[in-house]
Amino acid sequence: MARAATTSDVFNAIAEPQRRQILVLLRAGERPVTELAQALGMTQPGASKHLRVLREVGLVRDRKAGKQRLYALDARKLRPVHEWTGGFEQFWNESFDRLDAYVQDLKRARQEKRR
Amino acid sequence: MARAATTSDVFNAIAEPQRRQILVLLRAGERPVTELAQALGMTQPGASKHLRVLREVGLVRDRKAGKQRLYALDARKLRPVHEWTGGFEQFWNESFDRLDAYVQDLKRARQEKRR
DNA sequence: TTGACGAATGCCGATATCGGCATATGATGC
DNA sequence: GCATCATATGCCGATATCGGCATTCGTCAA
Repeated sequence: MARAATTSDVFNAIAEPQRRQILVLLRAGERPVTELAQALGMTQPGASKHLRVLREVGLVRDRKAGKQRLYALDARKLRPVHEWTGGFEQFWNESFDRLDAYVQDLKRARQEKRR
Repeated sequence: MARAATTSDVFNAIAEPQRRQILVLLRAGERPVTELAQALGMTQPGASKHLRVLREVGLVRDRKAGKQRLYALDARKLRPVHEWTGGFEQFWNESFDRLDAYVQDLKRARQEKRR
């Protein structure tokens, strides 16, 4: 098996720097493909492909507007990522991290002896 | 060019479900490789490889302890991810999202006319 | 219908990924 | 030294990725 498919996995979808850039741009509102491509210095097919990935994981929506197709941000799927990383917030302070690890090690050593 | 290297990129490092699991396990404190491998139902070489990636991006530290090598969480590099996703917090409420897009579209239409 | 424009798709090449297996490296104790 | 346990590394195969290019599809206007 190789790497998990980027589709249907938000973590993978935002692993690509260009795709993150697209999401950032879309915070300012709907944008057509060409405008995104130009803003990020990439080709139109390139932008379309990244947008497809983002659409398939539900991070963007698209709607037809005449000849154009406007892409809009749908950030709800970003929330789980925010919450997952938030679960590590208490470990960001390194000294606390070290302390916690130390405490846990004591606990484990005690359990080991008990068996 | 192919996908950006997972090394030196935290977003890519946590794109792998098994690596995320490892980080979760390490919240409880230091663990040797074998214990992680067993807990996640993967082979020892498999665990070692994932740990290498996590070490190279700075998400875990290791220290020798006799025959064992204990891996510990270093969650500081997770903070940028948390903050990046947090930048989309105001868009999680979908109705607000739609409203904002609408407002931005009006702005753009006005600017377009002005040129 | 034809032409022009915007966007999506298909194919390709180079490369990276992940898992599995065997093997090497490292540290400990006898 | 030698055996043993813990871990790392190397090689492989199957597959997915990303960028580029050409092409197709879709919509609008004359």
